[in-house]
Amino acid sequence: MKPGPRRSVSQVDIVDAAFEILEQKGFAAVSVRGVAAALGLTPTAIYTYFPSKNALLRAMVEELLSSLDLAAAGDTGAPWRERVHALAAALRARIAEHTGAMVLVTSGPLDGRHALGLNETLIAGFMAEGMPQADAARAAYAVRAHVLGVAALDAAERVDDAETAAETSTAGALWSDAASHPLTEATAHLVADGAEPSAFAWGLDRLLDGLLAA
Amino acid sequence: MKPGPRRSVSQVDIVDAAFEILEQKGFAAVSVRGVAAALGLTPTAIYTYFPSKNALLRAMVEELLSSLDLAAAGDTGAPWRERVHALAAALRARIAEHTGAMVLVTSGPLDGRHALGLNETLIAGFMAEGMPQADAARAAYAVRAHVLGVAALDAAERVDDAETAAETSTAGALWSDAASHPLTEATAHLVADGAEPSAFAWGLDRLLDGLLAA
DNA sequence: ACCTGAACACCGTTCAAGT
DNA sequence: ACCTGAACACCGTTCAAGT
Repeated sequence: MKPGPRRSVSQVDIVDAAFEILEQKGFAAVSVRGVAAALGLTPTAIYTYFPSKNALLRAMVEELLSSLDLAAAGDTGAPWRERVHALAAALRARIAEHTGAMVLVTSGPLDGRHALGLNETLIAGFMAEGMPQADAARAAYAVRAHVLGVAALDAAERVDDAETAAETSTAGALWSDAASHPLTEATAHLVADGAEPSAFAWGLDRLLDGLLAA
Repeated sequence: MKPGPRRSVSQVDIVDAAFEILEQKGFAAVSVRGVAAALGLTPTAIYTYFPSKNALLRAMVEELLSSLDLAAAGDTGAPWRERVHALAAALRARIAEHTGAMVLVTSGPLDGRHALGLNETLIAGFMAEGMPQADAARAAYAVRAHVLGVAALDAAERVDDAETAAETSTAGALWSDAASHPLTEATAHLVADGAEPSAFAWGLDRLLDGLLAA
C-alpha cells in the first residue's frame, strides 16, 4: 500500500471493487474516489489503470458480458431456439444481478470484445438455421434489442419497488391513479418480474416465431 | 427574478430548461445548479418545485412520452400493425432526439401517467385484434421492451460515434480488432441508424408476425 | 514506473434567514 | 409562500512532487 514503483493492484481488482460498490450502494455510488478507497489507494492512482471513469465503466460492462457462455450458444447439440433462450436469460440475469447495471450498459457504447462476440454468435446461429446473412444480422439486432429492452423494464420496475415512499407530495400530479389504466392494472401480475409463464420467455418466443418463419 | 412570494417560473419551465441542457451538453450536464442558473434562480429554489433531482428527471421522461399521439394509435381507421409502427417509431425518435435521453428513461421507473397510457393503448390494441387479455398484456410488454431496447442500441451507437478518440491507449486490450468479428463487421451497415430497410422496422414486423399469429 | 497530496471546478441537498 | 446564501459532504480530473 505504500508508494512504490510496483503495481499494487490490477485492472481486474479495480473492476471487481467497482462491482462490489455497484451491488451494495447502486450506480450513483460508483465513484473513482470510492473505488480507490476500497482498494486502499488514492483516487489519482486509478488514473494509472484507466484513463477516465468512463473507461472503468466500460470495462465493467465487458466484465458483465464476459460471463456469458458463448461457446454453449454456438454448440449445435441443442436446438437453436433453446440456446437463444439460455443466452438471453443469462444476459438478462447478469444485468438484473447488480443494482444499476442497466444504466451502466446504457451509458456507453457496446463495442467491447465480448459485446461483439455476443453479436457474432447470434448472427452465426441464425445463419446456421438457413437465414441469409443480411436477415441473420437483423435478427441478431432484434434479439439484442429485445433482451436489452426487457432488462430496461426490469430495472425500471425495481427502482419503482425501492421507492414507494414520500414522493407523492409535489410530484403527485404527475403520477397515475390506477382507475384510469384498468388493463395495465389488471394484467400487471402477468408481466411482473417473477411471473409464470415468464412474459420475457413468451415474448422472445413470439419474436423467434416471427424471425424463423421469415 | 427578485425574491418574492410569487412563483416566478413553473414546473414546465424547469423541465424545458433541463431538456435544453440535455440536448446541448448531454445527460451528465443536467444538474440542479445548471438548470437553476439557466432560469436565473438559485439551486435551492428548484426544491420548491421538485423534491429531488430524481423527481425532475422523471418529469422529463413524462414530458418525453406526453408527445406520443396515443389517440391516433387507438383510432381503428388504420390497420393495427401500422399504428404500432407509428407509435414505436415516434417513441424511438423521441428518445433519439435528445442526447442522453436513454439514460434518463433507464434511470427511473416508468410509472408516470403517459407511460401507463402507452401500455394501456397497446393492450387495448392487441385485444381488438382478437387476443385474450393475458396475451395482449404480454404482447404489449414485448413491444415496449423491443422499442426500448432499440433505443438503447441507438444510444450506444451514438456514444460510440462521438468518441473515436484518444481512448485506445490503456484500455486498448479491452476493445476489439475487426478481424475477429467478421459477421458483425460485414453486416454493420445493415443495422446502422439510417439503414434501408430499417432493421428496427424489420425486427418489429417479425415480432408482430409472431405475436399476431399466436 | 507508480503513487501521493493539493488543488480546481464542480455536484445534490439541508437549513436558517430574508421579503 | 417563495426565494437567497452559506454550508456540508461529496464529485472527476489535473499536476507537481515524492520514492
